[in-house]
Amino acid sequence: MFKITTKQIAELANVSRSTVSRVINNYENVPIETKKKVQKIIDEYGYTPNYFARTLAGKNPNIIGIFLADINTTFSSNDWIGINSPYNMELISVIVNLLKSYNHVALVNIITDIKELKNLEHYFLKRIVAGGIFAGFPYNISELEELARKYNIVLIDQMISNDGNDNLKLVNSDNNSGGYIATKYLIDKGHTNILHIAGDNRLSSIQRERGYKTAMKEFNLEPNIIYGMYREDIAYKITKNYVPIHKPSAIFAGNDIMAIGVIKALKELMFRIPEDISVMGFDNLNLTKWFNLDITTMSVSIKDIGENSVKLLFEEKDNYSICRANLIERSSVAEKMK
Amino acid sequence: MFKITTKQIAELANVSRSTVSRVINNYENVPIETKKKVQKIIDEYGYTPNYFARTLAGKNPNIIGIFLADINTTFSSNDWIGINSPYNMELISVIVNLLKSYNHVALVNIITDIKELKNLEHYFLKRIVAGGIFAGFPYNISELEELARKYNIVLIDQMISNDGNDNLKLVNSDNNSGGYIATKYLIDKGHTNILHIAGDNRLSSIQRERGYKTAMKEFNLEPNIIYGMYREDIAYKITKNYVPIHKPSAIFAGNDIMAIGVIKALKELMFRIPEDISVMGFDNLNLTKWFNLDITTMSVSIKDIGENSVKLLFEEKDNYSICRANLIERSSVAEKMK
DNA sequence: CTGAAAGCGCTTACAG
DNA sequence: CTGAAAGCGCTTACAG
Repeated sequence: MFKITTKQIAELANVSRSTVSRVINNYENVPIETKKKVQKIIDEYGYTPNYFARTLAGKNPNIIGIFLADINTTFSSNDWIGINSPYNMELISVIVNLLKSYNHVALVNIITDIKELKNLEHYFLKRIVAGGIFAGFPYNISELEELARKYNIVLIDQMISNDGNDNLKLVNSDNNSGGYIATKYLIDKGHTNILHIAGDNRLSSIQRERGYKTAMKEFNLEPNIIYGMYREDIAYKITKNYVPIHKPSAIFAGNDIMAIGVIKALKELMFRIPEDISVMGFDNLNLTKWFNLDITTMSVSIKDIGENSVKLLFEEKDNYSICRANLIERSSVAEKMK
Repeated sequence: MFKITTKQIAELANVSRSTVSRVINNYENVPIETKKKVQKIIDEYGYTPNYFARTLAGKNPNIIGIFLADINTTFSSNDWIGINSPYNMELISVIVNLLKSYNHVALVNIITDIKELKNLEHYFLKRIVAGGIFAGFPYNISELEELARKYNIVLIDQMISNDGNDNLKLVNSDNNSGGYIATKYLIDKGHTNILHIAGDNRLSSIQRERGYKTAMKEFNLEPNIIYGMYREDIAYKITKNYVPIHKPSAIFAGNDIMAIGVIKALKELMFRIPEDISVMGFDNLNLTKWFNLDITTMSVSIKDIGENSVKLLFEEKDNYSICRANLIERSSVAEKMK
């Protein structure tokens, strides 16, 4: 393998560089004979076109930017794992692999300060990337929204009202219906006194909470909500304080990490799960199984999110996609005892 | 922000494009006056050079390729998290952030089949990337070694004997001394009957095992090794079967995931940790703390690995770096009772 | 110190 | 169907 250009391929094949280019780009108007002859030389020498030259000459770049926020807006604790969550890695992995089938590669950027957004425009303006996928950003960032309206950008879990007549591309998790399904499931099992330990002011949390409220209201049950900040230790404390007094028969934790704290506390309080009290999580963290914590939970497939993002990037027809959360029935929820 | 080129900057500043280029690239031979004048226009219009043009014209690309293997060589189980481990995300995060300070960005590739390595050369040959970092690959892949000898590539945890006179760039974890330190620590606590649950045939495992053996030998203790395949469930079974019969006073698990299985089994066997039996892990997984598992363990800082990789990529002087594992004292190890 | 010109390796109207 | 030529937006010897 060495450096070889269209010029040399052209000479070897006795055609012009134009024709070589046509073969490379699979244009219609070149006879099968010529095509074969040129392709043979290309294969023989293992020629691949120079990426920078073809992009400069006007071809679309085959790079997609993945922009992940690592901005600690909500927490200040040591529990903040931010960017290092397995979630992000799975997302990258899904996207990168899918991009392969579109002959694209991924440029990964990690944004630690919202101000950096201003310097990102050149990636799109100068066509360094053909498109972008943004994930993990706080809400109501006008710079982000502006960028997304101008270029080929997909926003993941960035709930902007999409009125349909703009070209914003959005991929969202359906946390709302997820919260509803989780709560309804508990109600169907006969539970009426259900505590919801919600997360914080992030939209995912607000929506899960809304789903909970909708379901409770539907069945004329009184909602009880306490905020656990998506933290294991806070959920633990809440459980310790709340449960002995109010005796709920089920707890719906806003995420699995809090469910872990809930379970820890319940065990210390000598409650059996699910016989004495049912626990519902959200997220389907795969690490819970390592600990024999068979938590019934809600799962939004990251694969779905990644796949929908890539599709939206390349396909014109849609510009919005919502990924439903599915109930994962395990053994932390049971029928309420009479 | 709109499309603007050197040509227009040149006109606006009343100089030639050559001079504009000299200012952009911070060349010496341009008087401060001219420099200021040109820079002002550049700032005013928010001009940034076209990346493809400057690379095509001979400038080094400012992209570094990160190539992560997602090749399931050892396992076939559902426990295989492969690429999705938090380890990889932390590595990417460290590298990307460090790259920023060198004005470089990261192109992330995930290799699912070793054959793909053959098609990777064009990244380097065509200078799409200025260098590469490879992690997670199996050993003795000749294609990888060949590539690494030809281009600016850093291999992470890819133990090739580096005889010093070639230009292979290697960053390794010191699993050997890590295994030794862990074992020595147990011995210093008075333990003599120490079981080592090793991983598999990966080098990290072999080296941790070697460190264990060295320490045991040094103190004339008999080594006992069983292979747990780095899996939680297997370590669990081993503990269940082995401990009641052979009554070790300490178990050194080859990684934290196995230590979790060990602890689960010990609890079921009604052993107290660390009063009855001490448990030592390896890796310092941050998730263990969520479960009140205060495992004493060994930690190789991923930050070190990432930082050393980036340094090796950009600096000429060194071509080898080894990252030591540090003892993280927590509460799963105690003095042996007399 | 500075500009005109060549060149990097492609693609694509244009003309035939 | 195919080639000559212009152009993408830079950088860099070269000459002055």
